[in-house]
Amino acid sequence: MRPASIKDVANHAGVAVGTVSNVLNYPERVASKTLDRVQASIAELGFVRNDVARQLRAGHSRTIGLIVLDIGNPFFSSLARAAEDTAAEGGNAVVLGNSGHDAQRELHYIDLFEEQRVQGVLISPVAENSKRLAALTARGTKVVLVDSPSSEDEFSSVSVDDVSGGYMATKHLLDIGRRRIAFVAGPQQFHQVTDRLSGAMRAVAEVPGATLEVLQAADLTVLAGRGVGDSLVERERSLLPDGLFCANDLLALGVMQSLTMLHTLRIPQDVALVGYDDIDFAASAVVPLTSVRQPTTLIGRTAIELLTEQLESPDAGPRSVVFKPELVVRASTGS
Amino acid sequence: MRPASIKDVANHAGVAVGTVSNVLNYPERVASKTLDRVQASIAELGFVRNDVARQLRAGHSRTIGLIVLDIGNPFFSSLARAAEDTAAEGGNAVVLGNSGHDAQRELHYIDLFEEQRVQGVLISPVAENSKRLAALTARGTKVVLVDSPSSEDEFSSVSVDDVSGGYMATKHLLDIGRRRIAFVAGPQQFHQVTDRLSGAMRAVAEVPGATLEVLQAADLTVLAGRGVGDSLVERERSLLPDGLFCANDLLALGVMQSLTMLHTLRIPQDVALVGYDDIDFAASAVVPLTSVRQPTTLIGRTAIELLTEQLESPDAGPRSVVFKPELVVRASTGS
DNA sequence: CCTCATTCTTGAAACGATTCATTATTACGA
DNA sequence: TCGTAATAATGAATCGTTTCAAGAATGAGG
Repeated sequence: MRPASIKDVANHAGVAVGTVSNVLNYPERVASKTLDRVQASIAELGFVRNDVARQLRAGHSRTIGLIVLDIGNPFFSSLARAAEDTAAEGGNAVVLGNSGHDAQRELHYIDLFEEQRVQGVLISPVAENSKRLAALTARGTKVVLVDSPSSEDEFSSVSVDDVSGGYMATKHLLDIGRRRIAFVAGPQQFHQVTDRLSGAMRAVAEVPGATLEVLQAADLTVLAGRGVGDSLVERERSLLPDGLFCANDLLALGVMQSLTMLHTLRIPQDVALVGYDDIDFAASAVVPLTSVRQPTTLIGRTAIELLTEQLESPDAGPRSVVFKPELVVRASTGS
Repeated sequence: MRPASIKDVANHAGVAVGTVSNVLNYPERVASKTLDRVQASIAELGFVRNDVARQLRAGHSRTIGLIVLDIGNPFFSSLARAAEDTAAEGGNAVVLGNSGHDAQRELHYIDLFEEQRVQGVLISPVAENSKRLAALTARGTKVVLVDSPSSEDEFSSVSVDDVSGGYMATKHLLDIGRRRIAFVAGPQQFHQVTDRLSGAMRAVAEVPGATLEVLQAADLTVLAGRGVGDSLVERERSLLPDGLFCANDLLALGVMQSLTMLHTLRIPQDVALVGYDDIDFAASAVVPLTSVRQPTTLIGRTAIELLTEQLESPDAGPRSVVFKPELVVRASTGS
């Protein structure tokens, strides 16, 4: 059966549709006797306001789109939760899209969100696709880049200084005496990967005699990390790095899984290990993992706030917030 | 600037609105010359179809609501991803709501989704709130319970046999010779907790001399698990359980974190540990965790399929799918 | 009982798309 | 050239709200 409309309620209560609308939106304008009667009708008919029609009339929705690279990564699920909580405070809902690092799917979600006329889009972009995003903003949908700086300050953005994070992680390895450093990289098109790498390079350059090797992982996942670990175990001992910095915690946990499973290399004695993100599970790993912590909750909250800011004062230019990461030392670097 | 509407396109191309609509929906009905002209106008004006208006006319949306208990829990994020992927195959989008085990927030999302006229709602309910959900279905919004059986077969549901999972986990502890079993429970109102407990009780009852103690955790999180672990460490040795079954992996990892941090109790020698869910991180824990695996991807996919089923044949009754869990043995029970 | 001010209520217009009965155009054979 | 059939294009009606100018009802004061 078709759900009850405002018209049905009006008929049932013997008033005009405008009155029912007032009951819903401006109850103080309605005489209390009428109010009661209309509310009784609403209850009796089980009327639920059709938000689609409301949105059409209002010209905008109460939803915000969020596109993340990998919702299975605790970094993003934590971020998503924070964004959702913050949005809920303002009466908005968050629609989640998972691009899975796939530019095609990312585009698909951007299209979808634009058709749905979301208030704005928070996006952790696969690769900077400014043209599509610029078109979005040009048509009135606000955009905030998350975990990704805006190259030309074209959009508002919330990010963490990955270069400095990479520097901190590598400096720490050097500080505890490691000299043969290896960086476990994910695909090079991820700026998170290249930024962290360039931080690592800077740290290594400061210490004479230190070397940096780059190991390529196919992906930023536990599984890909295990692959890298397996290949390390097969190496001749003298060719092994003694300090390993992984582009994220999932990779680090994978590497750790592989090294400890085969019991040939000890962490941190043979290889010291540093991850990135400090996900909850880093602390309870086989060997508790030293990691670079990112303020996920703060990132999510700030992203929504920047969006709200843009909605409230559309003329203000884009604003970028950059957080500093923080090194958390644990047993994997021999605390 | 107001985004271009179908009317603007029609004016620009010198055709009627109906023709533009045909270009969008039935291009084969339009003469190729007109088609080109309209498409050129669409491109030039940057027209993007307003899905809100389309939905209003169509009477239904292309979105599905998903309400989970805790998106930070990998069990749910994995489930969400599977649901999203499956929905995308059918051209639908998933809107995510995180209730955080809060009945109030759950209700809020149900209301929101009903107002948005989602096609259906997948929900992992905080506590069975059948009345509200029944009202939903009565008004045409389909409901599928996820990770929760429907008590009266009132709704379609996808669940995993938690009683049998609890039995398997506990039986395994008994099989390796443990007799003083403890179950680390979360809040008792979660049926997942009570079902797993009753499975544990059944297993213990089968073995003469075995005992079962219930330890209460405040929450199903790593942090709460750590609290339980801390209190265990303080106990007199003779009063300690030798087999610990935790209501989920997060709790188990928390307990593990606490026990191994203080180095007073060894896993599995002093205490064997079993978790539940087999999240990705269970395998890479301090001591790789024995756990009961749930087929998250399958659950998510099936939930969407059950929903689709209901949408396509509205008269068919609700259908319930129950999956069997699977024990994955690792070092925490001394493989 | 009338007037005027105040408080409520009304109902048509608008939001932007889709639908479909109607009308216009084209193509073709006679 | 005309008639007919097939193909295209039209535009009003519709979906369920909100808005707002205008009208109706009420109440106070004289």
